[in-house]
Amino acid sequence: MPRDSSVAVGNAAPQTSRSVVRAIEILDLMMERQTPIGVSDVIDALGIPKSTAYELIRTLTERRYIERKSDGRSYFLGPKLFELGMIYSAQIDLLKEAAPVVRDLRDRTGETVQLSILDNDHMLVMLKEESPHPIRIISRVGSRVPVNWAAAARLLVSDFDDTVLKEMLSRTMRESPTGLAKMDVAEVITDIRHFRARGYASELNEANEHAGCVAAPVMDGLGHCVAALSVVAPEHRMEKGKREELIQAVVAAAGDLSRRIGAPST
Amino acid sequence: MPRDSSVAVGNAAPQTSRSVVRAIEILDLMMERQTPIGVSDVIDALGIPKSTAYELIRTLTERRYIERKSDGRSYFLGPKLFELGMIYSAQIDLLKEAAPVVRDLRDRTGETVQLSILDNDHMLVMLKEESPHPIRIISRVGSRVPVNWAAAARLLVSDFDDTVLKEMLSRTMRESPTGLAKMDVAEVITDIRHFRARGYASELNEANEHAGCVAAPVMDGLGHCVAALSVVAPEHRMEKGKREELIQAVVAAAGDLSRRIGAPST
DNA sequence: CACAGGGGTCCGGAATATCGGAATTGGTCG
DNA sequence: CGACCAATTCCGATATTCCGGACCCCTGTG
Repeated sequence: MPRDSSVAVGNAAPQTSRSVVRAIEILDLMMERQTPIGVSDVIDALGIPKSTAYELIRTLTERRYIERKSDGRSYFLGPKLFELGMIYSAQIDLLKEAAPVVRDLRDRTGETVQLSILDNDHMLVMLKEESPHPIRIISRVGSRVPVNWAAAARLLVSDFDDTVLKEMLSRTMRESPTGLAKMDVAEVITDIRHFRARGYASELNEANEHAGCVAAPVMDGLGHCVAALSVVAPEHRMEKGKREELIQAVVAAAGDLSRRIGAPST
Repeated sequence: MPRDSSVAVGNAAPQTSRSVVRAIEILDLMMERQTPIGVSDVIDALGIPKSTAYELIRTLTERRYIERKSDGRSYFLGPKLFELGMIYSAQIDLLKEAAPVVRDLRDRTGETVQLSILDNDHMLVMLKEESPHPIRIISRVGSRVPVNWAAAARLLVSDFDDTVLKEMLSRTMRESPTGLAKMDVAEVITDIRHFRARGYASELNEANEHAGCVAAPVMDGLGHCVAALSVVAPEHRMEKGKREELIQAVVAAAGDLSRRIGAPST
């Protein structure tokens, strides 16, 4: 195939290195499965020829991007990825400022606190401090969730205009595990505008049953929302007065963080 | 080149996917530089032809393994690596058990505590809880240090026999930033045997000036050292009685952790 | 306004990574 | 021990990716 010959059908791959894509697909597969996989899994999940699969896996193994598990016949993500991931996160200077703020807010509220950023068209959880209470945690650091699953995510996308949002949402919205997340584009957009205008976002029983969340936007110097702080708590600790307290606390903490990263201190 | 033709010079690459290796080298380069780099940096650091470099970078960018920074002309490690890294670490079930132990030991001692594992032939820091005191931290989570830089690392390699150690050490030992780390293979091996027999490792002023470290091994059911807990503190908080306290605390915590992951509770 | 320089894309020929299948190894079970 | 199945490596032909260089575009500058 001479690059993008003749008929030029609408395929969206102008020039992309095949084996790199396949290597990445192998990592993606491991990410989905969340458990070690064998070479033959790779072969028939991705349709790569046997010998090629072995070659790719060898290359990745040599560089420690994947590692052979002790059973000798399965592979999983390797330590090099952990190293790289940590360097990525260290590079985000927002995180340096945010770490103490997140801890502090956790201590102040006694609830689980998360800091998330926008990664392309999903929300990515970057930091978390857990509540001392024995409650369920909604998500893991490093997890990536669709916009319609989280209140904080609504804030993160609030800088986009309706056209972009419509396209993005219709492409990325998914049913939440509990089936309670909103699935209507217009409705979600209403949320987004409302939350942004109000200065905080909240949600109850949508992402997880019997749990709620309040979130506030972290703004940079230009007024863009670069991150969101959220507090997650079980239903019974989100009632009346308690809820107001939490809202006030996240908003204050997010404002504090915004100022630290250069927002005007209005 | 027909694979490993003719003369068979001693190069150790039997069959390896070129573009994947190059993609990895790009990530490695970013890891070294620790700062966003431009395409031309890549081109002349790695000697890749221009068009190929662009192709690789595009592929990596599309998959979010790297991201274009806001200046539009430089790239750095992307969020996908963070996701993958977090999945890697979540998969290590040792870490699930270790997290509370590390926190607890930090609270009990008031000093910075780290949990490290062996990654091939280096020590990899997997968890850290910082001391509330305003002291310098030696290393970052995700950092990878040679065996001769850390007391904990000596424990991690203590299962290998002398032959293996000699080879590994002579290959991986490096001068520490402060120039105080031991650089003699035999001496380091003596440390390794000594520390293992004694049940804990310690070091003062070697890795960092005016700071010391005590570490204890975490063992699995077969008596192999699978991880090491270490406490890092400034010199003046490592004297006499205080030091004994710390040793007792790490040893106890490491023993606790060992039992949790299935070591006999002797 | 013309020019230089750097970032980025496009293209055809040529080197080479890929593919299918055969060969080899390794482990399991009767 | 020998037969069987799966996992893994080896190999030569060939389809593909890669290379070098021409080209484009933007910006700054003499």
